[in-house]
Amino acid sequence: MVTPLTENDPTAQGERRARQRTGKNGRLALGPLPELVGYNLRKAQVALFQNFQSAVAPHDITPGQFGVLIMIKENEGLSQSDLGSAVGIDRSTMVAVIDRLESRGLVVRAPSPNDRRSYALRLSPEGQRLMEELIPRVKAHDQSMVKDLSKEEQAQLIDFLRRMSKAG
Amino acid sequence: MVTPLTENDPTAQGERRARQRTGKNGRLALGPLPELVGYNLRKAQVALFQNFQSAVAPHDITPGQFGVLIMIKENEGLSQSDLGSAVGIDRSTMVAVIDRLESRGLVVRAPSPNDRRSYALRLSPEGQRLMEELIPRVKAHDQSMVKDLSKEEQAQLIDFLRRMSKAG
DNA sequence: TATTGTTATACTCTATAACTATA
DNA sequence: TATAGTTATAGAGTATAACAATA
Repeated sequence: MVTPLTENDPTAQGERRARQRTGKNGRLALGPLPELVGYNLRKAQVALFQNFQSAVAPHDITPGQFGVLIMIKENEGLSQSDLGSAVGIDRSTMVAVIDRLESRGLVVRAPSPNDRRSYALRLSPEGQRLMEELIPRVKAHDQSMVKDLSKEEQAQLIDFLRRMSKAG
Repeated sequence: MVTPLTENDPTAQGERRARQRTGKNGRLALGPLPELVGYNLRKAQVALFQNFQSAVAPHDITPGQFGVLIMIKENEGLSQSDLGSAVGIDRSTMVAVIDRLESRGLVVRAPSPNDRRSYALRLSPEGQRLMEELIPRVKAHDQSMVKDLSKEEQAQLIDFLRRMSKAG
């Protein structure tokens, strides 16, 4: 990804342009954005996403895929539709998501014992091994994102975020 | 209603899972996800995104487009490349973003006075009118997302998120 | 009739590589 | 040589509508 919002432009041209607009520090004006919770939420998530990628390298797993794998691990035998409802995506979208994980050998589409329309999803042995390696790494990554916050502040942050989700 | 998947699973694991899921609504087990900052961040952002959409309806503007429009408004005459760097997307991606906003009559690609390779972006009169209507709405929407937090907690939340972005 | 997985289709967001005009 | 905008291309993610098999 490209440089984020408040990065300096080190070129002479960039400095000239920036000076014309901001008069001083070579950054673009952001208007009301920095005061918005949504803007800061977005920036934190971009930072988290990038850090996640390097934390789970070289496994090429996204946070979304990790969530899907966790749900399958924790709810072995669930159907694609139920999984989709749980993670908030349509069942038609889930098809390609599982296609990818299955073609990588991480997830198995087993026949459902009581409903011949649906699959019983489960992790393959390789998927299980991967998750055993990934879960501690993801936890460590998550901690590293809030390493500058005290334990109390970390708990507060999660509490605030949960209250936001409810308020939505 | 879906049949509980672990209904006849005799193992301790299965029973634990079933108990976690067998509330009134059949919720699935989430494993370590609820303790992760990243998971709660993601959920808060999904809630915010949906609320944003209804807050700016019927204008069909996304948070990302709003950010681009703010940057153009606050830094009139900037180029597509500088804008891309500012919001963190590649200049090739920015082409279609501006195409859309231009075709909707919100943004103008004016010739740059000192560099014939680049455009000087600015809001059209219609874009200016839209932003005058949108900015108060977006601020109100943003406030509504944290309405259950005290002013002090809101300030703490933004502070925590900023410290996370730096830590990335 | 309703649901599950699927396909067809479409749109957004994202990137890299290569092209052109210009610097 | 380097940069700005563009195009071609690719892939992920998202959705709706319709279909066959099954409930």
